[in-house]
Amino acid sequence: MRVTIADVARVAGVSKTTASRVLNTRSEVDRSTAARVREVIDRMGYVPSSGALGPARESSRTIGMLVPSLTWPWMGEVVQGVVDTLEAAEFGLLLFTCNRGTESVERFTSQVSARAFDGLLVVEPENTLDMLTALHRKGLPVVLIDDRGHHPDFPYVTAANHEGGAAAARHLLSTGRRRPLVLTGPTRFGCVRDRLAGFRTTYAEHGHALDSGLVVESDFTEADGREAVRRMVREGRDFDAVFAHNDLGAVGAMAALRASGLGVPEDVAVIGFDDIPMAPLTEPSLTTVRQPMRRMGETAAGMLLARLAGGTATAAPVVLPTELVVRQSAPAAAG
Amino acid sequence: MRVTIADVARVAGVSKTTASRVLNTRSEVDRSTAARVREVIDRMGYVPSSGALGPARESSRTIGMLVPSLTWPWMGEVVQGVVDTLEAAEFGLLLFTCNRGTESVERFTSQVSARAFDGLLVVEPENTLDMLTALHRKGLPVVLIDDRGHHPDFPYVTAANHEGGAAAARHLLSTGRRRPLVLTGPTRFGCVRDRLAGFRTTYAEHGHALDSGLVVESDFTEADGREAVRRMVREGRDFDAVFAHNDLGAVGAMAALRASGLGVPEDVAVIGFDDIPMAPLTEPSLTTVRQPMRRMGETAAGMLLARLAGGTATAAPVVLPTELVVRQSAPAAAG
DNA sequence: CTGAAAGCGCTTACAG
DNA sequence: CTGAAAGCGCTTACAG
Repeated sequence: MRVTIADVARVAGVSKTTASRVLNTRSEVDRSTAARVREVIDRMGYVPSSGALGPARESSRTIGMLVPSLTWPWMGEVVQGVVDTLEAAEFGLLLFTCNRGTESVERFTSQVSARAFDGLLVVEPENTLDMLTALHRKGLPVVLIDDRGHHPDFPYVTAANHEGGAAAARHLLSTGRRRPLVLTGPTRFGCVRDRLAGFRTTYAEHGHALDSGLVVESDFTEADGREAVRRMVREGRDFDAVFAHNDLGAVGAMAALRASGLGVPEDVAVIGFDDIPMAPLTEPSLTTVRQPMRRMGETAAGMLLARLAGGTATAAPVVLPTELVVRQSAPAAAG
Repeated sequence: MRVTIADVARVAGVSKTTASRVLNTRSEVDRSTAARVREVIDRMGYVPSSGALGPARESSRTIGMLVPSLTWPWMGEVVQGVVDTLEAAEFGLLLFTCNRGTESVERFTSQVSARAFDGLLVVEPENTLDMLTALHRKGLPVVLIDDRGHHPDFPYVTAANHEGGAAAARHLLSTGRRRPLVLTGPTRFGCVRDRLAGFRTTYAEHGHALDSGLVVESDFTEADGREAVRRMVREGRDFDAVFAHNDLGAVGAMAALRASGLGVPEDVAVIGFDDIPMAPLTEPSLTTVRQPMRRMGETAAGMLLARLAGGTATAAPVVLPTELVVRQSAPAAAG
């Protein structure tokens, strides 16, 4: 039989009220009484039953997190950042992926209403915006990570995508690359549009308008990046660099270039975006724009926690800086 | 104000008892009554309060998962497999990493006792065995994934490590490699000892005892694998293949070989273990022994669920088959 | 098929 | 500083 607060009270010779008070470290308990109760608690190995906290409790001390997939190369870092921050604050993490269509979404929604968690962190899966908006309206605190679609209604943390694109452009320009091929991600994503805008603007400012035939949309997979570059080479397109909107796409691009007999970086320099764990391990190692994934997770968790602690409902968005990491696939200008 | 079962009952003109019964789809309710209650539930948007289920409920319909890190290259697959299985069974997943020493472990333990979850899946972090054993004794159902230390007390699911090692050996032998360098993982892990034993036995069976000077322990990181191979080359060791106990180590080995001017696979064939997402993307692509990580997660979750549903307490271990994936770094014998 | 009542483990006014 | 009592939202014998 599980030991309850009634058992503790009985053994310690106090009322449940008093036992409850020392449990919640209320000040109005006599020192020696408190000590005695605490001793009994330790001895009996008593632990409050979270389930039974029931009505009395306001908070589940748990937050939910909804992500499209756990197998994306950078997702582990984000979730690790979230878990670390939450554990330090003594919050648990309930993890969801909505990968089975409408049914998953409904199930997820009911968990929310059931108050299984106090707030929600989300890397937005496709087609969940309506649901998220509804939940948010109902009063569930929500923080978005990597604002994929530009939703001004939600507090969010994201990376400096525009500046990241600009940094990639400056780097390529500084090494004399005038005709970059841009391998974008799906353009419905806000981050993709920002990366492209930063890149395009910077090239334009230097007097080199982007060749629209050299801007191709891809889907963030390695296979599609490879195929797109292979096609461009076969069509005889003239380009001296590739700016891929994610590292996986850049890896695919490098494979296609290698297969076509083109040297990286001699013939074509390649820059990715993300700095996933494999980026430094490719051959040649990949120059890329680093997103601070773990910090994004930590920051988002921190914002949500602050909100739950009574912070303002509409926190300002946080834009974390990106950083150009120069490696072999697009080295710095010689000398 | 949140709508409670009392509200529903009042509006529907029935007792709380009856409302509760239709909620739990008990058979003893009149069809038309049930329909009316259900209509009210829908209209009012009623959802049971999980917290308030309190005493009455036996299960939290949540399981916990404890992992050492979320950023290991194969962890995403395992957790995804777990989440998929759990969501299909309408269970939630509470995720923990014990990465802050004793304090984390204690916090974790108290969550268990508080019945935040009904069972536990674990990829064993270092120094948690005592805690896990204690929890298990207290009646918490536990299933281990990737039995790292050989703990016969727990049900577990693992990959066929011994056979995987043997398969790697057979493949190298079939391509004429007689002097393999073995880059093991930490030998305190059961999986490492099994992989080595399978490899060693197979070589011995073919009349080629492993050179003990060519078996070196590494720590599963890319950097350490690289350094170990670099050192072996510099010392002038003679080997024509590398069998690394994980893919990251194999990637490091390939980098060291390349840096030493040795060709892969011409001079040295390389085989890894795991088949992480980057394995097919390396240059040359990595031949490896595939562990079915996602299926391991699914299987472990399934075992735990079965146990919770009243299955036997001591399920037999499940050993999932590994599969040799032949790519460029150790190609099949010509012809 | 249905409902009044008791109880789950805990907390919180309220009264001393 | 302490305790008896009420109540949180729900379920489950028990009785009709």
